[in-house]
Amino acid sequence: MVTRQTAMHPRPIIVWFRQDLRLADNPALVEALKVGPIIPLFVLDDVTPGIWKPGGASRWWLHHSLQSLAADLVARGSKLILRKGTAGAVIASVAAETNAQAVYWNRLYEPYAIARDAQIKAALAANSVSTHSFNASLLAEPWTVKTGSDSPYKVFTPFWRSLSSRYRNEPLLPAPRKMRAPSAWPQSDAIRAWQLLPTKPDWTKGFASRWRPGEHGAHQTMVNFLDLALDGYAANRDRPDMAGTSRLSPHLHWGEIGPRQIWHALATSMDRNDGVETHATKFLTEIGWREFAYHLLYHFPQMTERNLNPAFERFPWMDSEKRFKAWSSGRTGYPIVDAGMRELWATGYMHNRVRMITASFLIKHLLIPWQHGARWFWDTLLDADLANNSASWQWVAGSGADAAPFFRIFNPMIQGEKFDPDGRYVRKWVPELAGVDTKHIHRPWTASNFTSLGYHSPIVDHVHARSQALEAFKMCRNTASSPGAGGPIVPPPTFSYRVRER
DNA sequence: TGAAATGTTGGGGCG
DNA sequence: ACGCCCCAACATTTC
Repeated sequence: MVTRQTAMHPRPIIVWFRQDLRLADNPALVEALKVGPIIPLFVLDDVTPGIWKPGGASRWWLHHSLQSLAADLVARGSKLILRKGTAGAVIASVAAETNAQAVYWNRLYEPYAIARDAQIKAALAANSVSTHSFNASLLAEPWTVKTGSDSPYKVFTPFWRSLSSRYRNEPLLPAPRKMRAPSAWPQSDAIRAWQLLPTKPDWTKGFASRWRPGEHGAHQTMVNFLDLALDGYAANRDRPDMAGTSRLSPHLHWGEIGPRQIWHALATSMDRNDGVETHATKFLTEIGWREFAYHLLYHFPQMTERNLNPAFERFPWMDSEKRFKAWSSGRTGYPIVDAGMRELWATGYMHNRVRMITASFLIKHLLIPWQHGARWFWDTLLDADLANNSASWQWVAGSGADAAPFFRIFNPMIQGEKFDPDGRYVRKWVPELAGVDTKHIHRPWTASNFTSLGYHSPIVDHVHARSQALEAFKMCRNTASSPGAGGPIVPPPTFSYRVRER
């Protein structure tokens, strides 16, 4: 389709929003606005082959985040166009409908997205529509961080040393105040029609009071963290009974705030406040782990399904639906594990320390493949993020890059006593145990009134499970390994995970 | 960003 | 005063 281009009707530019649902420090948006009127577009793509479509909890977040972004665009004289379908087909269609001259976007790093976007770029080029992509979600592009021997880092510390010493904290891009609108808007879906919110049952009732999706919520969360929790972060971050973490993860996943903005905020905080360096540095290290996860996923795209260490492809897993259900529904009989799984279900979130404990329990006490846990988290976490989720599960399993060794098996009683010393976290999420005294709270079966509590006995014995896991580990270690080399794909579970429809 | 088993050390009670 | 035992506290090693 060719239309005459005039000063009155310049050809618009499509700004394709994906996981960059913000106006501030958004390079694709800013660059597009320099060239012409823009058509902000979001595509709900559940159908491109290989796609990890947003899980149940993530869709709740997306619904609200899109509403927030749409309102912010309207306030600036623009509008958010919503379309559903295969992204390639939708983009081509909107470009044709609007006679767009170009499509601008910020890059994604998931393997399916990289492949899809490359195809879209080629298809648009064939129709004389140019494409321009930018970095909005990483401190450094994964292909720019290399070891001295020009290979990707496989160990976190040298990776982070290299990246952070090179990173320059440059000025951020301000949010545009006004946005040029096209002469006509293309059709848009109503967000309600996408049915991103669950109805029967609505299991998100506990979400809205705890979360505020959208760019404003992200900014407020950042400010709250700097004001209330940064001082003390290094120690308090490990305490699920305290508000010691940033809770920025879902905002980061959807790009309502980016790591450059976080770096900038912490650098400013360090300039203004004495004594926060160690805490700020510690927090930035966590941003570094996110960066490392993206780096790994880019260089080892198979890691969402396959063990990075191929020795684990021979691990003798036990595929027990009954045990998986006990874990996922918070009925293992180990208080800290059950508290975490119930917090996840009720709020769409789980404290990081408890994620490690629950993941270790699924993998090492129950011997269920980490991929199954990763799928559950993908569906239930508001901050579900393919890179972080895959890298973190492999880290706990011991199959990943720079991972915890498999024999590092968390003892759920000791972890509870160390990090929830008063049992406040457990009592909050496992009300059956509210009346148990602190001495017995993490091993309730030792309490004299245990049988009257209505709380189940442990589904596995810790000592036995531990030695069994170590036995199983012996069966697969010492295999010659190069990351990503051959071996069978872990078989799919023999049972399904229709999590949100119990 | 473990836990458990095993080894070492040193203070105190006691014959 | 001394050796012996106990054991807590810490250190090392093993999984």
